[in-house]
Amino acid sequence: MIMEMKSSSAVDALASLAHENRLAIFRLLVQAGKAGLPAGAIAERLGIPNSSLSFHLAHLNRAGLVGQKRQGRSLIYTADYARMDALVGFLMENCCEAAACAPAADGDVSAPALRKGLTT
Amino acid sequence: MIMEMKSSSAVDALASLAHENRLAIFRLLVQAGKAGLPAGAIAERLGIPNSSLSFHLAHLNRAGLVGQKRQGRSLIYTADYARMDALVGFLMENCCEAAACAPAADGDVSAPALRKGLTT
DNA sequence: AGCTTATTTCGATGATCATGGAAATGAAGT
DNA sequence: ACTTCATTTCCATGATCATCGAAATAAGCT
Repeated sequence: MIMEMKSSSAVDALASLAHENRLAIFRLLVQAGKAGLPAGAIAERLGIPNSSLSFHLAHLNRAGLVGQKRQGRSLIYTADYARMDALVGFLMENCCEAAACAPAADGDVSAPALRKGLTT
Repeated sequence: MIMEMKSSSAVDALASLAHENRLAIFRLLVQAGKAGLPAGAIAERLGIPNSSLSFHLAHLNRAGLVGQKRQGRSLIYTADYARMDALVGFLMENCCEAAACAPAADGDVSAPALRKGLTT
């Protein structure tokens, strides 16, 4: 079962993604998979000063979008996919109760397909 | 085909959703379907003063998440599902290139399913 | 034209957020 | 205990954002 989400925690998650650097960090972690990446590697890959990076990682972590685990002297960060799914599910909750919602062209995979994939 | 998205426009979209009132507005419009809702109905349903609502609707509109059309003397707002899909697709782009990304429990529909549904 | 209703713009105020260097903390290893 | 390396906290500054009443705009109706 997918975790329920309160509106305020969805706002926190969205706010944490609504920043150029944090979005880049999150996407990098999504691509890195469950192995994740140490803070230092992220700083180097994205060219962000350590103190700023730490601030942003803490932000994403507080919002629940990234996890943290220690390995040797490094802190490894990972994207939290379940949380991401919960967020998207929350956004699309009760999609189109009134009518069909796909103004999409044929062949497009749009909101209805998305909802099906996530909430069933 | 799903629209490509630049990082900066994804940030705009996320920032526009990262606010309690705007998130409520967007979700209400998602539920309203393609018929949408006039500004006045939104204000009444959510108890937001007109001037504030107008500010938030403009914000969402600038970010491309809601559309606007006139009908009589009312302005009807609608959620843009395609834009939403593009945003989610952008977040999950190249998900887990390094390894499997589902730490999810059996039965959960997680990121990999999401990606499949969106990008193929 | 004049009236009514729906919605937006203006504007000032208070609040929150991002930055990055320098110093502090934490964990290993010798 | 000491050194080293990785990361975080502190702090002051500048910048951006949210609020909502009142006035302005825009559209339709008679």
